[in-house]
Amino acid sequence: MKQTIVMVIDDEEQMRKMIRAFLEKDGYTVFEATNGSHALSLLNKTKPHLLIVDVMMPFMDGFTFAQEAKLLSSIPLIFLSAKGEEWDKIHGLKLGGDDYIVKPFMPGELLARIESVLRRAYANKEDSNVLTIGPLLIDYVSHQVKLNDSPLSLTRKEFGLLNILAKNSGRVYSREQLLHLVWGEDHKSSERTVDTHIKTLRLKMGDHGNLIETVWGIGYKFEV
Amino acid sequence: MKQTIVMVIDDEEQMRKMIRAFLEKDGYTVFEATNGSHALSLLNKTKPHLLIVDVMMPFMDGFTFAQEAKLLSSIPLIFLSAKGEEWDKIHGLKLGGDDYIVKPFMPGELLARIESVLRRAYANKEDSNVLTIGPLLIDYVSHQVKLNDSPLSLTRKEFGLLNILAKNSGRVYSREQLLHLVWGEDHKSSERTVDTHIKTLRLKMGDHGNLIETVWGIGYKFEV
DNA sequence: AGTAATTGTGAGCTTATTTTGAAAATACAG
DNA sequence: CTGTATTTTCAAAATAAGCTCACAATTACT
Repeated sequence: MKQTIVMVIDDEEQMRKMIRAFLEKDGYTVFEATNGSHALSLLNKTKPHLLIVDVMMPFMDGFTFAQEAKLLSSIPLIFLSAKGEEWDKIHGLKLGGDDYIVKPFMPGELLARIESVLRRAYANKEDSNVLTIGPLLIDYVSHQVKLNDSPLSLTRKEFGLLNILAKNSGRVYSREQLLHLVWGEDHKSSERTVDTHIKTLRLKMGDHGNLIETVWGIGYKFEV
Repeated sequence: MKQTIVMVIDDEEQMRKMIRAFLEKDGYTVFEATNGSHALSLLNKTKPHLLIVDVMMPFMDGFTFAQEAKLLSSIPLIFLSAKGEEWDKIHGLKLGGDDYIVKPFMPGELLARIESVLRRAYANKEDSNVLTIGPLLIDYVSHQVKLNDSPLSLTRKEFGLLNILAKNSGRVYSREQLLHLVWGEDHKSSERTVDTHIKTLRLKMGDHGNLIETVWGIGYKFEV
């Protein structure tokens, strides 16, 4: 996830600020709302990926807000409450809350639950097994490589080689290192073999073959 | 969901019995396992919709089990633990647990969390009795497969193989993984066996046999 | 138990990939 | 510019992986 947007809805300023601090330290973008109706009106503008809602709020309580919000969107939602009573937990989860945190909580718990909820909610949309770098896209799950959306058909060694180089783009690897990493500890192949695979890789990458650069006297590197 | 199956994995008999009692009263079907490896071997046979796993167990702890289980399936999982420490929570949620309950808990909380997790996990899936992908239709209830509306008569292993591949279309599986998933943990068959079944599958699928692709050096995948 | 259907195996065959070595091309240093 | 070191290229040879098939073993059905 590039830039995850979280909306915090709580009437207590101190709590909002605290959560904002935790989240921003971890790279999230945070919007605040002081009450439910304010939050509802912001939904469309800010398009958050996650809502964190205090249960106890004046005017519109967290549960009512959750009901409304679920009608408008399918944004995942975490309840926040000082009341640890069981009834609230059940009520919250049944209304479509995706998780429930009892105040006071530790920063780590908040972050872990946020991650967990986001992972679940965006599980199918998010390609967590994909590496994109420049025009290149490497999908480990389907074992496919795409260059500007057109698929490249690579053999195993080619795939491994490109993978190492692209994953650590900018870093130079000697042929020996590449043999070690792609072929294995006990490789017995000559360094010429690497050259040949680099050649076919460049060939298959066509115009973009120059993404793999030769570092004279040292080895190869991937550079965007 | 017709009949929801829950597998409870805990070494303490008392805890298992208690959870079983709660759940059965609410209409769930419950299987028990006393340890992680036992549970893993039961997964294929019992096909639970949800796993409830104690973190502290002899031989294979809950986290290790969760890791293994997530490789084999996407069954949602709730951790159960007496240890309320933050580290455990984070660890559990990061390993793909869908929720976390601290013992002792109240029956109502357990049920609410179970419902919540199940609702999330099976929210987007349709009736979940039928899988359609490309020209293929797999009906789990009648154990029937149709290709462009004309029925395919598949044997059990063929069905299992096609099912895994189609359900996770795009994903490459090694022969070993397929043996593991379709034949079971304790398979003793050679990898050639997979080849043979793939062959007959392709044969039966006629023109669409190429839906199952060979990924050279890796295994097979289903690709539309 | 007897029969049919399904599943498993291994060996030969086919095909794709990998390796190699030597010649040609290129880069660098002085 | 020249000589040397390094890289690139190529096609043939070696290797590895996949496919097929006939038949053996197992399982399911009556």
